[in-house]
Amino acid sequence: MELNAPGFRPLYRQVQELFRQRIADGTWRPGQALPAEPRLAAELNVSQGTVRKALDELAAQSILVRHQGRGTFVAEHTEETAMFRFFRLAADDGSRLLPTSRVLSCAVERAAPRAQDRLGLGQGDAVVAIRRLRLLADRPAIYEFIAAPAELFPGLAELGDDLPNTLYDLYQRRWGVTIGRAVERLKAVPAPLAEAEALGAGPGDPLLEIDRVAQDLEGRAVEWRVSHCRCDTLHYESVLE
Amino acid sequence: MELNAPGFRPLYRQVQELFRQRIADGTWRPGQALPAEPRLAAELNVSQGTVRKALDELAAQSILVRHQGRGTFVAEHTEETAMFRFFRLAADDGSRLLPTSRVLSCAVERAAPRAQDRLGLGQGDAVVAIRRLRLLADRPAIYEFIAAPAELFPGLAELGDDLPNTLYDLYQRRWGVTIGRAVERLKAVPAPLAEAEALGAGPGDPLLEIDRVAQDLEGRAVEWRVSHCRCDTLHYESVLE
DNA sequence: GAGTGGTCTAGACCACAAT
DNA sequence: TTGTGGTCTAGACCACTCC
Repeated sequence: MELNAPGFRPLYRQVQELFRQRIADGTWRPGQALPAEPRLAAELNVSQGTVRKALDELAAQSILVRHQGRGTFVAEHTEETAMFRFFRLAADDGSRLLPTSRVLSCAVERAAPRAQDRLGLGQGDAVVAIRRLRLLADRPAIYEFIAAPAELFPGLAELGDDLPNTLYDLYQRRWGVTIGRAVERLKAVPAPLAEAEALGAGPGDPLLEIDRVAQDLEGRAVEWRVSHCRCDTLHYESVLE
Repeated sequence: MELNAPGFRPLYRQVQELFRQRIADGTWRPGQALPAEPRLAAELNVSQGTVRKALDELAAQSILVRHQGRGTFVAEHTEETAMFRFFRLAADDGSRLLPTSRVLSCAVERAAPRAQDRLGLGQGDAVVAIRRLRLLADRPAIYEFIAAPAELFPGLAELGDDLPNTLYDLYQRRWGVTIGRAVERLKAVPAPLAEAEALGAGPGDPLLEIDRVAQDLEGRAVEWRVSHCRCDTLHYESVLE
């Protein structure tokens, strides 16, 4: 690995890119500890400060987690972290409850045009399509439709009722797909029939529609999810800084 | 200033806090250049690296802007920066148009209970209350209600029809109040009568409600804003990372 | 006690902007 | 040419964790 080649990019960025690859290709797995800074520096023939800058930036992006005295680890999804990072719905009193799930359907389908668009798929490609109802404090709150490329997640459709409550940690553990970023588009829409019935709302009642595309660490779209939420006692929280 | 007192906080955090104060109290004004790193380091008897770390973090928070070869500047709100940071509505085709505004009313009022709550005001406190309609591509898209403590913005209510399109840069230039953070709560709601009429929607039609509290650099709530948006061709974009 | 990341320093050289 | 921030290095000491 020639890191000292005339630098068209800063050295610490090249180091960062290398680390990113090692995580993406599974050399360093989620939860695993990285070699210590001095070892990495010696291996790559750069100073410890350069390694440190690369690691610090990856930690800021939640790709790594650093613990003083223990080491640097590849970040691992858990229900809690996924909840904090990717679930922005909260009760109006401010509390953040983890929703429970009831699976309505789970099967392999041909990707609809909109799914093809969101996931960058072709005409004949298949997706695992999941529909489920999510309850907050035992009340139906969210109707969720999920589509993910079947090729990426073999065996996902067969889980059926055994689908766990949170999927991102499953994607990571079972298929090595780590969600690193998600882009959401929100709208207020009249409740479609199926959603209204499942949620116990009237047809046409306002629902919050959340259209999310989730990307892996390399920026590839790996899941499309559309949620319809009752907003009686719920809201979506967004912090702008 | 005793920075070398036995460090209960890291040195660079103390330096950062000092810089933050200098911006908050107007020693360093928006748009103005800071002294160069070596000068700051000499003044505070710390190394340039420590100053650098403090400045880098402030730049990451958009409180400072750094330009190689030119210097470090206190960040200044403009229509463009405010648009990018604090306006998350976009057309469904992805374009980001700056909305125009038509002021409906602008006056000093006694703060309603909800406004008191959001802004941390007392019973008798007054707010400047602004209602305006915002157009995107010449179509009514957003009905906006704004409440800000009258004490903080003397003369704001008198602007009336002369209110500029974007307010955050005005707050900064005229009253030295810099918005550094905003927390938004989104809901889907049925259109209230006034909003429906102004927006050309039916009463009860779904609207996206955005309830925003904006804070200054020290975290004080300085503006409360409730927007109701038509979502036919619009959506709210949120990026989770 | 040994090993980890966190902080702080000092100094060199580079890229860029202004003059 | 001068001054700015950006990068890179080398080494010291501290705080924390684990054995």
